[in-house]
Amino acid sequence: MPDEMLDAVSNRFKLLSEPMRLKILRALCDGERTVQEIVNEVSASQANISKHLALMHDNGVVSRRKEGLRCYYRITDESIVYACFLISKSVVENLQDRLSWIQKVNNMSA
Amino acid sequence: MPDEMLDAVSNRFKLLSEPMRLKILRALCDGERTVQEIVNEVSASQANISKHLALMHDNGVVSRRKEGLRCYYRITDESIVYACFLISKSVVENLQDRLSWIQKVNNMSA
DNA sequence: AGAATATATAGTTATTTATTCATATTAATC
DNA sequence: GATTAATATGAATAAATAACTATATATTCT
Repeated sequence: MPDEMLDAVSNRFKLLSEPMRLKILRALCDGERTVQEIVNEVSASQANISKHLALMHDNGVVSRRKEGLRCYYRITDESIVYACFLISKSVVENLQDRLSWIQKVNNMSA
Repeated sequence: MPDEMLDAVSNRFKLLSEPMRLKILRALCDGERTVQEIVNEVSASQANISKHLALMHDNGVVSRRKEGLRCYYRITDESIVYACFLISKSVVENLQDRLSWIQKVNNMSA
């Protein structure tokens, strides 16, 4: 994989590296939501949510549809959700490995 | 998924959100490498590479094995590589979508 | 022991960016 | 047209961190 591609990939990872944005994506998992609905579900300021949504929209992670005053956001590509799932699985396994290691050490000293 | 888990996941994404670290992981894709080998393959200072490796090691992304003066690093869990692949696929598709959109607009104005 | 090599760490700087507050824009209602 | 509601944006601030320089810590060899 060439360097420019790595930059693009790292950029995408960076988008997913903020807890607030992951919370927003979690709120969008079941389908589209208005900004206000997201603000309510995630507890954060409207300005903050709006900026995160704008950033994710600029990067194509999220799509939007305006309807009167409301703006409905949705996840553009479900594969992102799957990637989150993969990573979380990896993180959990990682934690479990370390935990079992600690327990092994504890048993040795007991 | 609870908030604490989201924090852990975002932290893992953050690790993958630096081009330099992705380059290091790319260098480790074919198997373990010494720090020097990585420094040579990725062009960066030894101190820089060492810090990135330490960070990834602290987070369990990478494992190490000392042999005399050398220290061999390797990817702990291959699923990370797969996640990178997934994300890159998503990024590429995204770019293609936008490109075709732009071309459509160009054709309309032509 | 001392020199040489491989790797790690401390301190510093510069840059990025998440958040907040205030305000602007856009659309609906009276 | 004025008012209200939903969302977006600009400026300012604070926190995180990547990269650099210099130095420290092993480890091997003579």
